[in-house]
Amino acid sequence: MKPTVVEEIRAFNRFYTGIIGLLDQYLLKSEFTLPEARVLYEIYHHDAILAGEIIATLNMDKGYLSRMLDTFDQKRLISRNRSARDGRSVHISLTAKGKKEFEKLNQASRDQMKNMLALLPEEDGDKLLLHMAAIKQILSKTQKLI
Amino acid sequence: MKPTVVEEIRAFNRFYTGIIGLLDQYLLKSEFTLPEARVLYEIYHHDAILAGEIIATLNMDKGYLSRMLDTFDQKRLISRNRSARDGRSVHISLTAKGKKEFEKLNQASRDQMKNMLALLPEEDGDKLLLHMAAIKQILSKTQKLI
DNA sequence: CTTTTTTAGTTGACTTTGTCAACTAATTGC
DNA sequence: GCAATTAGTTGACAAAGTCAACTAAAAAAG
Repeated sequence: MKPTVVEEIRAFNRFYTGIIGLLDQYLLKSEFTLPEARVLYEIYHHDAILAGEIIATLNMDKGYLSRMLDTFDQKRLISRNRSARDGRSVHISLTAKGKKEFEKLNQASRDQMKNMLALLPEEDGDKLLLHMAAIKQILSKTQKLI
Repeated sequence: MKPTVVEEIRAFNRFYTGIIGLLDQYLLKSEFTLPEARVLYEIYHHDAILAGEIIATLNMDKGYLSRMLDTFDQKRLISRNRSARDGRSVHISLTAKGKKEFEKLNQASRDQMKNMLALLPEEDGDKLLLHMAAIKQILSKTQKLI
């Protein structure tokens, strides 16, 4: 692989780290921290998800998650249920309150992105989409192998 | 802007957050933490950079940076010099030792990327490059406006 | 079976990362 | 020359992440 390719991809990573940082920064004036938001996202989209699945998906420390779930529990955002099939595992679901709060957060994030995209000509959005899809497709092949 | 565009871009952000996380994770078994590496990068590429420039570029708290520079100083990785033109500002440079250590870190990061790309067919690297350049170009327009 | 080993999650102790506000010293604007 | 601003430092603290020891359950080995 040509050195330029390596360098350019690293440059893109730095650039995109900045973009994501900006987006996160403004979003997370909310009542949730960034990792909290990511965990809520996973639970919302996979009802009765196992703690271990969140850990694997988000590459997260299990102790850290366990404590985060405690605080969600205290706030009545989630319910935890021992698996009937495997008494070591815990299924996690959002309560009605948890769903509502996540949806609020999610909408704020969506609005933010919409505002950002509104600064661009319409066709740029579509272009972004295509380029991102292509990158995602290529990198998916490597992801498990890094 | 179509809702799909918004959702897809957010999906890409989640995906790419994961990629960057993986890369960082394996790289930073080094002696530097991630923000330290980013700061060293800036100093390496902009000799005699001002603290304020690093703060602006990396969107970083000045207190946090100030302390980080202290530890670099203790390790003799950088030198700090008051600006002659503005006695409040400090110019930061890498010492020979600092350059050497950064280069080591940089090479490790480069190697990691090379290994990752080696998993892909040659043409995928070039494709990635093009898509990334396009995204960078489009998003650069918005960056200051988020 | 029942003993060992592995696995899922919890808990404790700690480090790193990041934030905020008060402060010092220098500079700029009036 | 004085008030307001600015660059960076310091103190105090909160958020994020790591690591290892531990508990309880399940799976594997005998």
